[in-house]
Amino acid sequence: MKTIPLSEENKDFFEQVFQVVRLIPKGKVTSYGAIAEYLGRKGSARMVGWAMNASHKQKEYVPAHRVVNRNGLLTGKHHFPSENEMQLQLEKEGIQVKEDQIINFKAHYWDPSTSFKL
DNA sequence: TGGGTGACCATAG
DNA sequence: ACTATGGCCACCC
Repeated sequence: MKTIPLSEENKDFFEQVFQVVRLIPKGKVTSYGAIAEYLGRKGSARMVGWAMNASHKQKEYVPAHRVVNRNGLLTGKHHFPSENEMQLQLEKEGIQVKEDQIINFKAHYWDPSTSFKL
């Protein structure tokens, strides 16, 4: 059980979101809601989505493709540079996607709160 | 200052 | 099974 230090670096919500997203293991995915809840902002899943909107211009790489909605649907695909970028990235990591839906979502789901704690 | 808008989610009927 | 609704709150007019 690792810990994320609450330092100057991740004092704002956005930074915290990016931190968590970077912790998602390769080949795993999580949901907006799970991240929100993990950061103590249950119900603010939309903010996580908003944060992801800004993720591409972060200095450090943010694997935004590993964040999907609670049904395993690739709702954020339209915000990627190209249409199937998200799906491509996921498939590269061994996750199969069909019609914007992750196959066997449950098996690939990773909940931050089961592995990390603030 | 205030209202509209989300890469969302849980609940109710 | 499906739609409607309310909560959430940073951001941008």
